Amino acid sequence: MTESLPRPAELLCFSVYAAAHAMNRVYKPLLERLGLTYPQYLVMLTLWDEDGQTVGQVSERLFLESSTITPLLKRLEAAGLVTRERDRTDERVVRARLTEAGRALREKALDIPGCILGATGLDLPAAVRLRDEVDGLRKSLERAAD
Amino acid sequence: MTESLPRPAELLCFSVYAAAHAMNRVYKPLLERLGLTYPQYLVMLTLWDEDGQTVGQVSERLFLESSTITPLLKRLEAAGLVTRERDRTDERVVRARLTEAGRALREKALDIPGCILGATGLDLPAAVRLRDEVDGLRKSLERAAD
DNA sequence: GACATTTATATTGCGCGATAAATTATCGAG
DNA sequence: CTCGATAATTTATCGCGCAATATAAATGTC
Repeated sequence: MTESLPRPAELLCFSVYAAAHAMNRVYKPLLERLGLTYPQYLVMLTLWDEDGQTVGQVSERLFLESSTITPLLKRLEAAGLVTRERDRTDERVVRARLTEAGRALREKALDIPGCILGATGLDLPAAVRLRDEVDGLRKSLERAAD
Repeated sequence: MTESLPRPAELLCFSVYAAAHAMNRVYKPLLERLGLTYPQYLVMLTLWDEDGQTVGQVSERLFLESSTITPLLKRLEAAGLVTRERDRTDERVVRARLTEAGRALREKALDIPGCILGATGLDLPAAVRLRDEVDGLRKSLERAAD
């Protein structure tokens, strides 16, 4: 007998994978005006929330390895949006700071969350609820990955 | 006054983005045994479901551009899992067919969906419900992206 | 029927993201 | 001071994803 395997469309993992792409496609034209990619936008949001964070803090907040964040920050540095310098009191640590241009860019980003919410077709409470549910999924997966 | 921007963790888009990564990390060790990446696994699932599909059909099912699928299929061809040949009756079209090794690999993949479901911490009905919800999100986003 | 235009399909060219593994450098405990 | 732990970078890989492009078929035009 032949045991069955699901089609991609039947899988939860695939719906998440496909939704992430769809999200990216909605973001793309919005972020192009800022000269940012989506991961770069996430880094900027992180720094707009709290400037001067270390590489480790940024990677922790975004659930990515520091070896992913370093090149991201370098591109943002090359774009003139952040600077990277070693912490004086602990020379192991590198802190990312917004430049004037980096702070200024914030204004141009203010309307993006509203645009995205509109694109989701959800009202705010529904979006928050779904976010928390997907976040719970991530937490379970992270526990399982260890 | 300073208008506010959310932290990444507050955003639905970020929960989806992070969940996709977490999913990938759970899949990775399982798929390594098959010598596949996650997108390659999706292509194989598609062909296991229906062999001999065209590049266009595969891309449509996975919501990706054909320019993403072509190199994916080439890698699977290089791995000896599929063949690619032009349709005789319509020379624009390329069809992907499983090799014997490609069909055989299916057996080794049978237990993966169960492993993943386990890692989600959800029971089947809950997983299906969440899948449909995330799928609805994707649909809304696709409508908005046009 | 021949030629041009539009439509459908797939491939090429390019850059970014993501990670693992190895390296460098610094800190803190004893 | 030494050694283990911590932090970030470098290295090395490489796959993905798409825009732009090329090719083939279908359709329209005279």
